[in-house]
Amino acid sequence: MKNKYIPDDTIRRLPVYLRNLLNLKKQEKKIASSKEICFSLNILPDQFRKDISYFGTFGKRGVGYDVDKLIYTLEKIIGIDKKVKVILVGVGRLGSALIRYKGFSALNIEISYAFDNDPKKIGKIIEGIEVKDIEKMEEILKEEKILVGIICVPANKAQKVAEYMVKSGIKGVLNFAPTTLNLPKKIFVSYVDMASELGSLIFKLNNL
Amino acid sequence: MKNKYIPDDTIRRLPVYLRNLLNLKKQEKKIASSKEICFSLNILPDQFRKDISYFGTFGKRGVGYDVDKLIYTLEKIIGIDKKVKVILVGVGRLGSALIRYKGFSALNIEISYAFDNDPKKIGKIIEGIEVKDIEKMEEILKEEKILVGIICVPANKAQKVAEYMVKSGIKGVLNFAPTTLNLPKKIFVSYVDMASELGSLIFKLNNL
DNA sequence: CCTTGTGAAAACTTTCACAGCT
DNA sequence: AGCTGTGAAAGTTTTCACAAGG
Repeated sequence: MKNKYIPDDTIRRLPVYLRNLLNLKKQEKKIASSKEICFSLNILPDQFRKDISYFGTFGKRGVGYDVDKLIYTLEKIIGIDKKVKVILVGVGRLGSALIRYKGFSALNIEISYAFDNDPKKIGKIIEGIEVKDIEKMEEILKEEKILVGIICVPANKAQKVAEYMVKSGIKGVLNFAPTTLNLPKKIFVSYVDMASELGSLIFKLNNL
Repeated sequence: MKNKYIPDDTIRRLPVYLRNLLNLKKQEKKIASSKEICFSLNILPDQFRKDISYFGTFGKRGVGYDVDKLIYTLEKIIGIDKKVKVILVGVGRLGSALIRYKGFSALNIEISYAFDNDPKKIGKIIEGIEVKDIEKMEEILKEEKILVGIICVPANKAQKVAEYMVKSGIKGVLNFAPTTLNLPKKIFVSYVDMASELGSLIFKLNNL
């Protein structure tokens, strides 16, 4: 089950399953079938069972899945069973909004450091985090091992910031800037491309 | 070429190609090959040619593509050759950041109305847009035909807001709330799920 | 000799369907 | 009887490879 090839779409569904399971737990559900886990997610129960089967067998035939156990299992699989610290660069409007975004903490993810190069922003406290000079990144990451960085700078500065992150020890980048990054291929890069998303939606509206 | 089945991933690449072509145009490039169009995008030229071939033939063999013409073609295909107006609901930190987000205007997309139900926010002007009472949505959309809505409210309110949007005439929804929406299937829904994206990235870091 | 456009092959993902356990 | 786990089939997307045109 480990080292087997895992489809990218499977990976992207894991946090979605987890979020729904946390909801089920809040509703005091102890046992849930694949059908219940997928209810309202627009994912077939078969897909969930296939997805989870890449990692082992966690259900009971004829019964379903233990909600608490599956939550723990998914957190463990994703790697968020303990708090995960990340950094953010670019404390503009979007960056500030992300620092305070509750969706991250629900998945045990915390933005621990925020950086900018604008003297007007450096030193400001946002949601309990002091905005630091971007020049200090490498030094800070030498002290504390953090592997993930979020980029919220304008598109024309994103590549340079990304390279500096990699130089500072970052291994995974979530890029909100509307541009493609070119980094060593051992570095994982994900994109949140809000304008393209909206563009695709408009296309579908017009054509499908 | 029309009515042929078009892969979803093709659709999601169209705005990316367009953005790169706009960059090439800014660099005064008149003709570009598929290789140049894909340079630094991490997309193979073959993929671009296949993608664009769903819509017709726009290049010259042995030469390449006329940059201006291809920009116009892509804008036309996506449906953003004229300004597209959209609405946004939920003027919290993320919603406010989106109202001011430059990435949308680069694709000819404009957030024309912003709504909230919080009396403290209603009436505020953000980037030249007055925040309106959400109750006014249906009335406003009766006057002006707008097809796309952006949801930036908390997860537990997203479904209700989405249903109200559909009732008001919205046909496509971009959902930033970390929850799945259940709407009539003629309605197009896209998701920007920032926390899941970060979760998937952390998974890859730990496992691949 | 360069680059496009496109069938065909390869690769990948989802859905099916059913054996197996409770 | 009910639900999981999983090979096999179906469906989809990407990559290949090459004919055709500048």
